[in-house]
Amino acid sequence: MLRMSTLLLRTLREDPADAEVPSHRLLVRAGYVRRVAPGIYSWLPLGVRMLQRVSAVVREEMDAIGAQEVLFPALIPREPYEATGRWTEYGDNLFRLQDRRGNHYLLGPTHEELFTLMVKGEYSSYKDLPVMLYQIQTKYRDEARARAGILRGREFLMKDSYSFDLDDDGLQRSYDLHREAYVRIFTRLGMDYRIVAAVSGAMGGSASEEFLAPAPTGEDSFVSCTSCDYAANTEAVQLRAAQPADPAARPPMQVLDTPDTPTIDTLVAVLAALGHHVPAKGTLKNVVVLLRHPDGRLEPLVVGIPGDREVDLKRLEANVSPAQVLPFDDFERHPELVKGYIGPQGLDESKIRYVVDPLVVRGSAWATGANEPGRHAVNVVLGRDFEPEAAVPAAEVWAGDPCGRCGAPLVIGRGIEIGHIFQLGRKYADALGLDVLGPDAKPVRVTMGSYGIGVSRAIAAIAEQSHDERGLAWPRSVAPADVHVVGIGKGEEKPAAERIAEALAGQGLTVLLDDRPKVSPGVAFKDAELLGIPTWVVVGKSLQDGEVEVRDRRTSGSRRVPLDEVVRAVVAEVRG
RNA sequence: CGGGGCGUAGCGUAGUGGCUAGCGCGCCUGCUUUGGGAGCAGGAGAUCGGGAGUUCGAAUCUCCCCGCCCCGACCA
Repeated sequence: MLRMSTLLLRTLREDPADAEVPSHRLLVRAGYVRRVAPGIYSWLPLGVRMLQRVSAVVREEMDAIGAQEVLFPALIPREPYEATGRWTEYGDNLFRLQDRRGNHYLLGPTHEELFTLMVKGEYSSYKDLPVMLYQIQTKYRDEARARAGILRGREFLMKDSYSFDLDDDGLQRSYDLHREAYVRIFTRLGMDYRIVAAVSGAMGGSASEEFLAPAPTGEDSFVSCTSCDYAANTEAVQLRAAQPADPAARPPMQVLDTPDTPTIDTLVAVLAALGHHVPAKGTLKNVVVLLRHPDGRLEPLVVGIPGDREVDLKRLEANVSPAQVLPFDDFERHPELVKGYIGPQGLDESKIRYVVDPLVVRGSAWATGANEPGRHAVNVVLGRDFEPEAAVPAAEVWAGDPCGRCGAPLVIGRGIEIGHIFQLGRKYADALGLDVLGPDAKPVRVTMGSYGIGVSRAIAAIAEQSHDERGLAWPRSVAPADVHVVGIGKGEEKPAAERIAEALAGQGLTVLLDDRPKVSPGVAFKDAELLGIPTWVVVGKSLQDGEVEVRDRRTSGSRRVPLDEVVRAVVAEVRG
């Protein structure tokens, strides 16, 4: 039983000034967490109970698919991360430190390396596989901008697991097991969530899906189809593109004088005046960005997209990963890039790389820059007048764009990434030499999957989805207590509340009892609503009729129950 | 990295050169009150983010630093 008279809990009447999003505001106000430093939070007793309850659900479901729990240090020497290249690849997001002897360490952002090395160290036979390992552990990422309280912190609690298999079929089985376990976990946590296709990254190239909790405060945007069940992170969306055409069937390319047309709008107007009625979406906009490769090398990249769209930098970056995308403004050092008049034709003769968004298809004709100031070209045809190096999704995605699978309009929503499952393949096994001996006594390179759930973030995501203007309203499976008992009055009410609380605790329920002396009814009610325990029992003036009230936090419904039936009624409700 | 806003008690805030830095919440003591953030009385709690400067006098003006919050990062 949790007694509010002694519980380390102080609720705030007013919103903290630095909190913007609902989960941050309410978790602080209701006394679940306190900020220690940017992106770093302490958890008070009620918050800790929630971490434990969410962790317990995760553990049960991970154990149920045969995964084994281990625990690695958060403080890790540099060498394994050096071996996989992530010491540099992770960039500034890695917390690095040195010991007194000057040796380099990091605080683990994820633990692929150590899991791989553990399997390598302990196992050496195909008979040992498959194996799935997981841990629930504090992770560290030096976020450029920690924000939104618990949603994006620099320290957070995460379940990460890894599967080790002999072949692709085995990996697929491990992946599917995790996917099913995640479905059970998020369902049990009472969350609204979507499974969306994610970007697999440049090198892995295998399957990856994210579990997103729809919420207006989410940082990820995703599309879902209004007709079929396709859903994808915006970064990973495949749109239905136009049919390729025969490049030779187009009218010849023509270069026109188009002075003072630095933007798409001005270009469309000037072309119309010249008799070429090209809509904005028929122009080809060529955006220059700067790629920073993991080895630090910088390289300009030109991306062609339809002129009515903007470049979605996050989407582009996800599709050129592990390179980073930076703004490009060094036109002086690249005279071949004529600012405002860049065209793809002839660009391939310079050493500058050119790619297009998949919306730009073979045989399509475009109005675009002519690579000289004040001039544009029309009927510039892909496959005849220029040849991009690759198609890289980079254009922003719009609501109503056609689904890549069925062509129906897509809708766009925002969500919080609460889980990610990923077929890693052999990247880490290659880097760290993870082999087992096969039945033929020859070494077999192991293939891996990695799977994450943000435990602390899940609590914030649930708060985003489960609150109202009065406070939090937790699902039963994660609430810090099963029932909140309040006694109102100066007669028999409080002793009666105490007895009911004892009886409920005796039935195995976790009871939060408001036994604070001298709290007014208003305070007790406001706090109960703020804290968000799903069921509460009010022992008040109806006690003289031998009844108490049982209330539901979510529906605000209330019913009177005879004193001698309270325990049974509440137990039924909680277990129901 | 760029732009904007901000830093005064545990929380929310007032105070633009002049008396002992004010108020609300919370906290402590006493009395009253007990179905929707109670009332009265008395109290504790602040190096005004830090440093330097200007001034007879600085929370207030100047400079530097630190920190926080929000937005942005490409327009070809």
